[in-house]
Amino acid sequence: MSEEKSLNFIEEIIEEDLQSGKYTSILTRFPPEPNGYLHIGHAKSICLNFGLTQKYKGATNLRFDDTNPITEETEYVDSIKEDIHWLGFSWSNEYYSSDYFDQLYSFAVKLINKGLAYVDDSTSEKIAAEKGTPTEPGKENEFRNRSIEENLRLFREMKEGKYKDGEKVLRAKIDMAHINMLMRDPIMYRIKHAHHHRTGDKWCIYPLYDFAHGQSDSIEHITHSICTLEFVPHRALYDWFIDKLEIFPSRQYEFARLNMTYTVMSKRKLLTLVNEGYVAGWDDPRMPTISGFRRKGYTPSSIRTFCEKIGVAKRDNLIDISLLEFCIREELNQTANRVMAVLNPLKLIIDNYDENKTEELTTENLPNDPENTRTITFSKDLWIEKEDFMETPVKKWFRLAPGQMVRLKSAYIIKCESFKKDDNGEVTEIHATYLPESKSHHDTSHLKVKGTIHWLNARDAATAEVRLYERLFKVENPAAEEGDFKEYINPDSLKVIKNAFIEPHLQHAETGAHFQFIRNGYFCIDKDSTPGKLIFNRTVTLKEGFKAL
RNA sequence: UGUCCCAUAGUAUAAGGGUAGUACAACAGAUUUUGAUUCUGUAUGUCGAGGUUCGAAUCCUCGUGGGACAACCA
Repeated sequence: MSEEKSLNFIEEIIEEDLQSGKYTSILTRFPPEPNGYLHIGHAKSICLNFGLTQKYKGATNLRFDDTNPITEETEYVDSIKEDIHWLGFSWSNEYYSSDYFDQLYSFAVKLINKGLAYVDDSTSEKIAAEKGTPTEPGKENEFRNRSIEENLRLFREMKEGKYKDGEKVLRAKIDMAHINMLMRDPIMYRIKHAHHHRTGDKWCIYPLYDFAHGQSDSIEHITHSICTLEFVPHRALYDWFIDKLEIFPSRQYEFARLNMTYTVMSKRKLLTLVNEGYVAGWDDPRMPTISGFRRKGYTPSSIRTFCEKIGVAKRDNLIDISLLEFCIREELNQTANRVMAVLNPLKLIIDNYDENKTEELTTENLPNDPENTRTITFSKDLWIEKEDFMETPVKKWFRLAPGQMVRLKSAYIIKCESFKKDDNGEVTEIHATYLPESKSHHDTSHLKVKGTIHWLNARDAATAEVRLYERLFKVENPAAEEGDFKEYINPDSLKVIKNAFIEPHLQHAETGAHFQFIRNGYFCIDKDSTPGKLIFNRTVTLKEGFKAL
């Protein structure tokens, strides 16, 4: 309690409600529509809704907003539940808006009886035309003043399947001239002869969002119904239905959704990326989906930390993806075992090392824990990274170059004596000599070298496929660019290295395990791995402090 | 053109009438058997104009800028 942490505006509202005695505990809900996979923006909402009821006394329901049978599927329901659990949250109740279809139907009848709803036979085009524009009022039509009895009969017949899709709708009778277009007799029910993933063929009329969401909140006695800014204009309607129905007064509060640089967040666009094959699926590590980040190697806590750091407010935002990257690096730096992997191999031969000798060396798994070690092997034939040799070094080059010395991590200091090139001028082989007295932990050479590079014993290194991911888009904010967002997709967002070299013991590591490939970044084992073929995904690069070019 | 929402370093987010702070990013230096980590430091900000006040990022007015709203989507 000593540390005063500032509250976001929703926490302030909740503390007021608790202090005033309006509520003694709070109830929130996370209300996804099961028509796609959850993304990092949903993670923000999940952390907010569940975080609030962890912080204050309360509970959070998971409610699937499944009022549109056309787009919703069970596959999505399952993935959503998995993602929420993975993030580390548990819901008190699992509900579906479709659980309330009977009750919603009787709510509608109640409004008809109060003279506050009517059946409209108009086409959708006519209804749209009569709605007016933001600056011009709408027009009332001939169906608006049907008798209560007729409305009751017609609505019942709609439910009974007497009419075809689009033939009739049920509308709230509010005010066709209202300044808020959503209040111009909004549609409550439409006819859809479609199979619903939960209610099957029981219904052929389905409520729209505005006549389902607030009512569902109210039925569950949600105290704080938190949603994103685009629903601000809906709040008037939300309150109107609650008022006229005389039901529990849930209240809606709106915050700004998350946007992140170099990606898109709209479900429609993410679906396009999946359907048109720009990525391999919803859980492709390039996707900003929760399952994508999971597969890429992000941890639940890193995502929660991120959501904590970005804050909650009402202004539109575009969060720098480097903040997310910071969160995962910060965690993995503490927890991921260091190993050596050579992604772009170059042969290194130690000319003065015994041809028949294989030496065992000790190296640490975590830099801050010198006791925690493993054994690696060293021989005359090694692999190093192509990038660690430069024939004509640039200024401040600390790595290998003709005549230059470096330390091989946890092994010896070596000096580059010569190198070979092929016909294309590609360097193919480096020859070096080592200093026996410079062995790590037993160094009596008193030599100081600027650079340390990683390496692998070519005689026992294993191979693996390594997938390097870059940002999915070339521009910071694809959604704000002109034209089709697909034009801004980064064509080099995935680079596959088929035959990288890794330490042999990694072959026994488990799917999902996290490692730092020293000087290369953080990697995890992809689920596509098979016993004979390991696949690593790059979670994130290391922070790059030196740019050679 | 109407209504609503919003405006603080590059990006986010605090300060709720009394010292403009924090994080990420950037840059510089130190340390380093990862050019990582760690440490130290630097630069950059209250959209504008009026008003209220001893005092305004904060309250008021008017501008300006950005966003949302005319789906039988959510």
